[in-house]
Amino acid sequence: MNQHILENLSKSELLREMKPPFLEALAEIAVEKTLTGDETLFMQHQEATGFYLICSGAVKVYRIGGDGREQLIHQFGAGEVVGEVPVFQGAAYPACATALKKSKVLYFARNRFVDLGRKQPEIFLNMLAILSRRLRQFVELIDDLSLKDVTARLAKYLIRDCDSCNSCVIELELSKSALASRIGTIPATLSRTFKKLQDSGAIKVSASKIHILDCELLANIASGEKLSDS
Amino acid sequence: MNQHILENLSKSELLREMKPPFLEALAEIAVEKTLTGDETLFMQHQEATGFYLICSGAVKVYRIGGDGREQLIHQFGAGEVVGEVPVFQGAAYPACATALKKSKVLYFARNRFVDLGRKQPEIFLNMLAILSRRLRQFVELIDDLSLKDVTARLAKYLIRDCDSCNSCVIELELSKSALASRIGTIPATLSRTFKKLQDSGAIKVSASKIHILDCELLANIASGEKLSDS
DNA sequence: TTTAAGCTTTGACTTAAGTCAAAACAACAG
DNA sequence: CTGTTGTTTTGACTTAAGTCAAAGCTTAAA
Repeated sequence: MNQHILENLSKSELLREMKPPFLEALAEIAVEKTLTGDETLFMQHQEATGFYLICSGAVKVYRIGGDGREQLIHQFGAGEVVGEVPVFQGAAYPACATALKKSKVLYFARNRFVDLGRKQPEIFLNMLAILSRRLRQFVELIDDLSLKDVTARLAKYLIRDCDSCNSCVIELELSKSALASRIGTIPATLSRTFKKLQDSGAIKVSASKIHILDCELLANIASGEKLSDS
Repeated sequence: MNQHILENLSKSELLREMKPPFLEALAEIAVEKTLTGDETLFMQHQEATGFYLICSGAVKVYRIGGDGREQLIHQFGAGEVVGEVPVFQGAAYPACATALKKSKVLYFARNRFVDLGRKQPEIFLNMLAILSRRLRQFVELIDDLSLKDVTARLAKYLIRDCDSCNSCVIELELSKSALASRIGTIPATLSRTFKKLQDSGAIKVSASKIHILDCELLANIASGEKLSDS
């Protein structure tokens, strides 16, 4: 019955990482809504009664200034969550949100969400785990963006979960363009960087499978060692 | 009685944002520990039984590879939290943590923390709010670092708290070199960027006083508008 | 099979911003 | 005032990485 909702949940970058039983519990309280273009999800100053996961379409979040002009803050697309901060905080929405085109969203009512957490605090715990892990990654990425070059960042990404496994194979779970933006660059550059790493002998790329040939070398590159062009 | 612990809690970048009653509840379950240099907080693969807030001192987090060599992941200092991700997740610590010098920490046992959340789910909710807000900010910063140039980042920094105040004066509270690293660049570049903004007519720089001459222009620059060299 | 719609890769070009080193400008102690 | 030390600014040079556009590859649909 909520198979369909479950599917949409697992498209969300954040929620997909939840343990399956909790994901199902969340699916139970989600309500699917279809928005026409220009339909408003919430207005600023209004009490935050629930948050939204965008399944398809796009939503703009904006503030209306004292002078009446609307200042765009951000646009959100499929898989992104909108309005959760004020909901968690029990505050008013700090901005407005309006669909930019026909969109499908899942609505999570604050009271149902809170009830769920009351019954199963592990759900909140699971979400805390996801958010804090993500936060960690971001702090690290911010450091790396200003201190390290693309080559080092890619090497670091590849080495992440492969501890000193010589010649293991990594199956990329992100598309190359998604990976590019994940490590803060663009597809074109990523492609060249893969080739650079391959030329250095550290890895071998076959489509979405990356063979780690020299883990130690890769680790050195990840920590900033420059590679000479031979 | 736990006044002292409370004080330490509010030194934490993250926890200080919690609502006071929840902060007190957290203080109740915290245990203060003093670590000698070289004392180990936890080892990798060990079940995660609790997390730590560092009050003073420093802690290194590192992994021991198959070959026995220790690979430093990160160093943490006062106000930072260590080990919370595996605790929230109910998993094993993915790395080891050892004090680098005499340090004071607050220890939060997993079971006491979970019990607390069971009794008062609002605490978890409050933490969720903090984490997701922080996540938002970081996403923004990451975007800015990869999409915006130094000029836009500086403009954004200057405009930060001055909403539509025409011709106001900002007194820089950071030294120029500190400001440079804050916005992810180096002093030399910052200096040239200040001049660029000044030439555009948006600001006027006199030592550490920045006069905002054209707030709207500055806002446009902050949101990415390129300025022509005249 | 052909067509179309997405990704990914390549090539040629541009540029923002980093490096390094020297000069200018403080600020302050002797 | 003069020398010392630290920060900020300039100049000349280099380079990593972005832009734009075209060409290859996949995958799935017609």
